[in-house]
Amino acid sequence: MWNPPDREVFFAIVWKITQQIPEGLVMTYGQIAAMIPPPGDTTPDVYERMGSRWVGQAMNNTPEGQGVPWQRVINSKGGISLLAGSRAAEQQRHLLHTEGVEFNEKGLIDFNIYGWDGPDADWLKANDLYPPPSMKSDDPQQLNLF
DNA sequence: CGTTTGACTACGC
DNA sequence: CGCGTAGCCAAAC
Repeated sequence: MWNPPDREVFFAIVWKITQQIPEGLVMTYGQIAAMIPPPGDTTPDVYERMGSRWVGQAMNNTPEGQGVPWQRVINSKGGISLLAGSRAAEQQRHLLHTEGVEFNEKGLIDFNIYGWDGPDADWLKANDLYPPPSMKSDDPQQLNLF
């Protein structure tokens, strides 16, 4: 599959960001990609379209045993991108559930409740990263309880 | 070797 | 709201 320039370096940054995601919250591939400056000679417009897929590759190559909460990275729709019904997809859903992240009736995660808008400004500055765009909806979430 | 295949997303119908 | 497509390339087949 396609890879970003400096594959290993890019992956390491993705994993580092992923480790910042608090338990019980989630970020999207696109958000993480938006935080990382375009690597190598990648132009911003190409990066905007390819970044999220590269983040997906980083997740696919997540090193085990290093505490990278890969399950907290989901797609822009709020769903799991792994093949539906696969062992890995079920594990991701299970891990998120044990963290308290719940799926709505459409099988999607509500960003207004579980979405994380990134690390604080100091951390971003220290790591030369940009703040990610928020995935939270502008209009207030309607409470459908009762 | 030539083909297929992706942990994605924005955009146009 | 659903579906197709571009973007763009290293590996596995």
